[in-house]
Amino acid sequence: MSDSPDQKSFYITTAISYPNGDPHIGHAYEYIATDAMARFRRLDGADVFFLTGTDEHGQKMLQTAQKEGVTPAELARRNSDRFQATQDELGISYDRFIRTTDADHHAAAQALWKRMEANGDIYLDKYAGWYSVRDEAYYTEEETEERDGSRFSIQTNTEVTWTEEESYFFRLSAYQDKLLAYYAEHPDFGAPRSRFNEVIRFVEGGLQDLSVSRTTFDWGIPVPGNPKHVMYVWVDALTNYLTGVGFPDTDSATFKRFWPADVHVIGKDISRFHAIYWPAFLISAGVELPRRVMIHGFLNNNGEKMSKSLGNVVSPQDFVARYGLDASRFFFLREVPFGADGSYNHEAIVNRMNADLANNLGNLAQRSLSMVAKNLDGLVPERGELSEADGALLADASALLQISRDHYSRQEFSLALEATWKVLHEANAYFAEQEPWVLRKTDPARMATVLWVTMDVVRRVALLIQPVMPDSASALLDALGVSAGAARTFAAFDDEVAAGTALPKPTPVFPKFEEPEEA
RNA sequence: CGCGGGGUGGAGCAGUUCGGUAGCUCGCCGGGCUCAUAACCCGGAGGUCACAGGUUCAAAUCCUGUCCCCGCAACCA
Repeated sequence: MSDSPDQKSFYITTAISYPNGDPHIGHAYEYIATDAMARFRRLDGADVFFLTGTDEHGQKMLQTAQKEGVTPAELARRNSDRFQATQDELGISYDRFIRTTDADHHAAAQALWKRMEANGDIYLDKYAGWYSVRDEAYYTEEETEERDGSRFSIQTNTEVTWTEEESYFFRLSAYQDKLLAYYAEHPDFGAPRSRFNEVIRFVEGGLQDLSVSRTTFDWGIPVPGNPKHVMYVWVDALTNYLTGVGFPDTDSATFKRFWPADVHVIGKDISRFHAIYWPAFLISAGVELPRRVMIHGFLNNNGEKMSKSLGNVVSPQDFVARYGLDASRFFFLREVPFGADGSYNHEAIVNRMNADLANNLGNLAQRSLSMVAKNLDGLVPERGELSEADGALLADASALLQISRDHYSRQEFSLALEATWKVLHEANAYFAEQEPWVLRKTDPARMATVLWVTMDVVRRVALLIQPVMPDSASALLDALGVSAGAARTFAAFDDEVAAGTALPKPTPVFPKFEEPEEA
């Protein structure tokens, strides 16, 4: 992790989604957060590589395909396309959308496997347990019970039989100390701290070797040298982060530039895979470890867990159709402290849209810009000498860049936005106190300065919210006469818009949410 | 002794890692302004920070215990 703005490369990833269903709002949440991070670093001058995609192998995909009467490859292609389309609709600025069925990924996964094997960490043995043919799953002794001379899975009530399957194992047990040492040396490797602590405690409790191949189905990447086996889906899936930057060609320009990854953004359900298995695999393979695993929480629908059986799963499309893309993106990043579980409901969303976007920001822009339009011929005002109040407000606005950098480097989106909105509140108070509508008659030059100061605060805020609300920020910058391109990067944060620049007729950028007419 | 999350003014939340004036949004009451998207600004009421002990000059924050709520088959981030 580095807070330095001159760090030139930045590699960030989402988890790759398992496309045996449709994308829902939880997927969208992870995409949006990761996208905001990527956009922020791009605006701050970093060379960003943003990887996302789909994890298409494994038994469940196979089952779903069989149920639907299509081949797994067809299912994967179709559903993966849906995930990619969703990302496009959400404005996700990924650099590559990887699919684990991609040819280069097969090569990368097999290369990683061979490296781990060469290091002596992979061995062939038998995996034994209570297997339910019906569920196609193994259960532990405690998950089964004896009834009428047969054994059943307690959860699914299906008959299980003692089954032994040949399987390759990864010597995870050998990595306990190495992982714990690594965690100790890199206290920011896992975040938030509470979730990282869970991971550490798990490792301290001892690690067992991990079954890393299957012979019961063939929808996966063949194990090198033994095509009877396909790789366990997590070995396959995690490798995508390497594939994305050119592995196994570790001498390639992209690999040298972007690996190790700066941040893996994942959900709390898969922290174990990313914070334990993945670093162990990489140590074994002699590959550097990612710098940070950022674990986000889950979203609840009005406090209720999202589930298909409750019928409260919201699609990203529905969400965006109702509230708009930028407002949706803003809501999740502002409302939910990243890392914690969050909740959304209509009232909270409307509240954010109206209070934060329409009133605090939109109205501030509108009230200043319409005075410029009406009293200054729509030209960016000439700024006079700055008063103490001007300087104080501008200093607070100016400080927002570094504050945002600090928060973004820790994925604290809600805090970055909170700090930004605090300055907007100050700006509104400043505007009321300066009374430019009075100055219009008493001191037009001073009025021009007050309008200039206000506009400059709005400009800085608009620059900073580009990662969260790209379209709205762009509209706002248009209204402020900030030309596209370099003037919209963070390098131009302390530049000033040239006086005399002609501005378009101001129109509200953030309309209030109006309740649809009840029938 | 299964695991985890949580209990902070009317509602929803932040703050708890690294103890030190209890903060934000909405709502409510009063005032101001009229540039603006009936918006913006100022002030106010309202909280023994679940409970009980402990440590400390000082605890929402650290320690111990108790109570209560939520999630933990599958789908699923």
